Amino acid sequence: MGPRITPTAAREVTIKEVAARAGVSVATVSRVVNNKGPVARETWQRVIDACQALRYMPHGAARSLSIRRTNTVEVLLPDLYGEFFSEVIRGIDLAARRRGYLLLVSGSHSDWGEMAAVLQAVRGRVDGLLVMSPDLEARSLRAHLPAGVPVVLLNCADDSGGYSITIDNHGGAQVMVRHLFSTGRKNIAFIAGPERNVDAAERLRGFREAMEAAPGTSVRELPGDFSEAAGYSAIREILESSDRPDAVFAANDSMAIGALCALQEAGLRVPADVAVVGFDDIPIARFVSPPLTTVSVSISELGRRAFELLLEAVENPSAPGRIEAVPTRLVVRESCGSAPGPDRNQVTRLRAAEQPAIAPEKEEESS
Amino acid sequence: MGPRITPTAAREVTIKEVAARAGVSVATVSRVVNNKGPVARETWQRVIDACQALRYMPHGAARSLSIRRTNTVEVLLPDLYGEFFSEVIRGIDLAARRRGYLLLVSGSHSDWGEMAAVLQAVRGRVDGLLVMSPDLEARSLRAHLPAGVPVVLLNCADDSGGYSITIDNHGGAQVMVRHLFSTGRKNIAFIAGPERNVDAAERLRGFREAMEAAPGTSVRELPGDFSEAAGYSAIREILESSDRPDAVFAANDSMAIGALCALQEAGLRVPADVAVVGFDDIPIARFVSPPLTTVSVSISELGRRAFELLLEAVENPSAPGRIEAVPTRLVVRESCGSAPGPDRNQVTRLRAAEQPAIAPEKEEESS
DNA sequence: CTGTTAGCGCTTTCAG
DNA sequence: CTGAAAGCGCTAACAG
Repeated sequence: MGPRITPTAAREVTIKEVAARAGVSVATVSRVVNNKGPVARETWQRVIDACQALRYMPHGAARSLSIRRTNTVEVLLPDLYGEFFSEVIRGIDLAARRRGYLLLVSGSHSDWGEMAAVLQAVRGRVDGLLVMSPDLEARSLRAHLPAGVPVVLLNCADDSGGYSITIDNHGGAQVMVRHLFSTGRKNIAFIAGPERNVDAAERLRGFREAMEAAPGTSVRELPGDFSEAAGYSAIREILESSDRPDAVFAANDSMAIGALCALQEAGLRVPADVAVVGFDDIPIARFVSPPLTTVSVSISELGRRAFELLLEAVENPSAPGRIEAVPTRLVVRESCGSAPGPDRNQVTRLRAAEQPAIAPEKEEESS
Repeated sequence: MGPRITPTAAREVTIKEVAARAGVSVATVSRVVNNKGPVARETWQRVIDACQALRYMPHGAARSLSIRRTNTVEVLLPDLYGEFFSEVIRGIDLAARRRGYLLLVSGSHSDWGEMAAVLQAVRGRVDGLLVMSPDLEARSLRAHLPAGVPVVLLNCADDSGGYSITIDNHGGAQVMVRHLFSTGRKNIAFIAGPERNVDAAERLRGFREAMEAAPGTSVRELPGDFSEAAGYSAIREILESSDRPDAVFAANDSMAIGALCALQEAGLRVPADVAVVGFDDIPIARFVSPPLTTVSVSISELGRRAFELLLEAVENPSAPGRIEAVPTRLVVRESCGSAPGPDRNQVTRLRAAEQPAIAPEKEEESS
């Protein structure tokens, strides 16, 4: 019966109750909670006390409705499966947290209908959209996005000049091929990614161009879908044929790891018999054996930059839009034999990849 | 100047405008949009048309405020890094999507303050909380959670009888040890997880108990933190000492993979010289070489069940709460040598792990 | 069947 | 410096 509040008060406390307890109006409570507007020191203290006593927390939806701002962004990914997406989200989360934003995430499962459903559901819930849709068919994607909501596209085949961010897939693939050349490999098999995927297409293009530029080389292309299983089966197929490549370039690390697995299962030595290289530099790449030579993408950085770009778009809705590319970096580890050349740790764009706020990398690549 | 709507209408269209265009009241529009309440066929059609013409989408915050329901749940994880969390989120997302829920995700970075900040921010934004906080110190966690909001705890050292879900870590570890015995290993090194982590503690406990129960065995425990790097350094330490174990049991797969890497780097053969086994069965476990024997946890299933549990709590706020354990399953692959015994694919609890809605597993473990 | 109206919890002029 | 009141966009009685 004392003034003590029951600790498990099921009902949520509103600004009105705080006002009542502090003996002020709701306007004043609002002022101190958001500390804006002038409030007398003494009143201010009374309000603070009331808030604490009541364990008051502002109601998000109500606040959003009123100020027309949610401090939330939607992250729409094709899938939530695996280290790549995990890293992207982590990068976004890091940046968002710093700016006080919340993240609504969902995997669209590359399904057009599900994607539309999510897009439907988020109006009035988010200030902007981060959409990753590497499907080539998605050229018209922007047309289907809700109008008037800032959007940043990640890894999209973008057309219209909105905000958008991509990976330098083409350059990265070329650098990798040249590196393989420099270690003396000439007969290179490429395990491709999904046919309709932009990143995959660009990597393939980079591979082809670099190969064509070199005389006396031999090319082979296998289909794949970015999964470990695909890398695994690609190798099985290669092993059945007569001519064995001296290097395998997988369009992403997951497939490279699947390839590694199949190769070793078949009793082949990597890199002695055949080199294996990947693309992405997912966290686990340095911990497979042999450690994987790959094109490092700084995936979390991709996420971080995408978020910053979105914020720019949110705060500046009339801006023309901007397209950024995050650079890639060749990372030489053991899976491709040692490189005598000078081209390791080569950056493919002007700017060096900034390190993410948190560097998960405990081991340094051999320099 | 025609009746055509400008396609890039920046301003958002409200229910009022739809009502005006359809020549009805907002109430009627609301009725058809949520299709509840009686509406004449003809009116209904007019409203539908108006909605489409205007590309109307209901405003989430306004709706939530009114119906006191957000159809959103918060997922608070210690971190967003790596395949484990990625899988948990995927499992939750799958279930949430099916029920029409949105997911607010954030990584707390095990930081108490950040966690509180997020918890603050979500009132009025979510219907419930999914909190994973494996830190042992978090016993009192529940006390700090916002009152009156349904919560399901994942992998927590739970005390008070709320809703909560855990992994059968203890049982899984015991089964694994017995399996190692059955392949003739006696001298087993255990790479532990973070000291204050519940899962890690339970796995360690299971390991110890199983070891103590067996005569003539030799135990060794190394510290670790669930990262690949930790597994790697644990092995380096082992290699410096004189007696070499014939098996290494890492408290999770990431460390097992790090261990694999260090072992092979040192020229040791797995499993010929030393067996390596892990815990979790993250997707990549079957694609390292040799493929990793591990305790499979069906991580996405953990997420799925957690979500279902939360829904139960949301729809039934006065329920007493319930604690579930998801079973584990021994998965024998090559990293521990072949097992002659009958105990492969052993389920540690009564119920077999139901398969997740989407089975990412392309390859079957040897039976 | 359909319209009016009173909120949902908070912010923000505008007066005092 | 503080309070009253008008919304924010939508839903839900309650009348008609």
